[in-house]
Amino acid sequence: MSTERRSYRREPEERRREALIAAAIELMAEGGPQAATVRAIAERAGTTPGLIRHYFQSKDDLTRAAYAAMMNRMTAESEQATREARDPVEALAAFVATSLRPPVMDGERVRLWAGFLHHVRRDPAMRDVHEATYLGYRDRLQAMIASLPGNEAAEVARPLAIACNAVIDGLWLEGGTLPASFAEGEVERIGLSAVSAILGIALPALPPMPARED
Amino acid sequence: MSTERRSYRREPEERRREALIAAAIELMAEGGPQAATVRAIAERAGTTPGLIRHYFQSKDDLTRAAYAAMMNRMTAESEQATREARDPVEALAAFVATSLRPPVMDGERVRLWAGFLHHVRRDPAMRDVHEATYLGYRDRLQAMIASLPGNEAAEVARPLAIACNAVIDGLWLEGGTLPASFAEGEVERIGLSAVSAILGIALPALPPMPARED
DNA sequence: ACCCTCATTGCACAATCGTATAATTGGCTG
DNA sequence: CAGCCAATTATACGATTGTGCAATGAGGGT
Repeated sequence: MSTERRSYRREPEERRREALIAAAIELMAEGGPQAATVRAIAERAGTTPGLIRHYFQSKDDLTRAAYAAMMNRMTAESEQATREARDPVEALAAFVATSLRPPVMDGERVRLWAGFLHHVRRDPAMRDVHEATYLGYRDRLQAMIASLPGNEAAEVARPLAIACNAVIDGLWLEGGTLPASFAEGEVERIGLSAVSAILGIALPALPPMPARED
Repeated sequence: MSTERRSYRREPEERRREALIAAAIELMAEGGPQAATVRAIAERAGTTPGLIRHYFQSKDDLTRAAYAAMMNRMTAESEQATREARDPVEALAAFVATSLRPPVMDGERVRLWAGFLHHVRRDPAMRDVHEATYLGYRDRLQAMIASLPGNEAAEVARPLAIACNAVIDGLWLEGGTLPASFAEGEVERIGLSAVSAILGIALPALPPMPARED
């Protein structure tokens, strides 16, 4: 007579936490902060709302964890891009190119990042993650630039790194939110030539690239 | 015995609409989309929630109007910046400089803009406003660039305009969200030199600038 | 000076939010 | 195989959300 309880599997804590975090990120990317409700997150993760409070002290706590996970993933992806390169110029080109093509340059990612902005402002822990991630990006960019002849001094490398980072971020933003306004590979090409102009060096053309016939 | 009704003034329709739109923008800038509830908006505008539905068919309708108002204001501000300039190089410098200092470069503005991103995705009308505004910015930038010697062809001016626009947007984003990471006037200086490098021309130093002692 | 109209208020409503907590049941332990 | 503990479900609760609608009074037209 009474509705029967749904069956379930016990999962290790880490796996559950990751599943809930992944669900929260997905929903936030698709529909913004308002779409990432505890019920929607639980359903997406294949569980029930109550479980969220078992693994996270509050929804804000889950939001914090989701933000940190997103930032860590983005950092890891861009690090991997430069890992295969041998000389700094090649690393620079790979860094720029991978930042300006999918899956990094993507509308859902831009909106996901944007959706966190107001949380970041309020939560000190999230603000620290934000600042550390941005400065981490910039410092790695600055290190690559400083290894080029004539740019050794920090007073020279710093503004160049800020400028190059801005080019990447700006193109990432526009290419992600308005993909129809650019031709295939155009954003990436413009990014490479802009960085070349700012640094006064020649950058090798895009290393790999999925094919596409015209 | 019963609580007495609050007194009120009748206002012309346009003034009421503007007041409600301004209140919605303020709240959205301060606390994100979740802070801009109908009750909070009404209170900020000095009225009551019911009145919102008298001037706007729904809250989404008010959100649409607020987005259009914000974009129009930003467009108008940047247009005014280039109006005083005589030659195109000076106009370009003014365009870059005003975009990278207050009140345009401001954390609340960046967060306000970011807060609209998910609404823009869903609402076709807002998407059109977004695209038209971005392309408007870019086209005016491209027109200024095309008036420089050697950049007359659109195939040359277009990628340069996209790159310069990206520099401005990226610096606007970073300078707005992490103001403590930059020295006074640094963002503006970097923007001008980056655009100079991309276009291969010399840009005049920042026209005016509020003083500040070290 | 009165009246009529509509801008404005006040309130009620269903839906949905995050949260708290009791009831169950999966799965390791002895 | 029995039993216990904690991972998980289910349900309830108060607060808040956008919205619908009737009552009201401000202020211009006559």
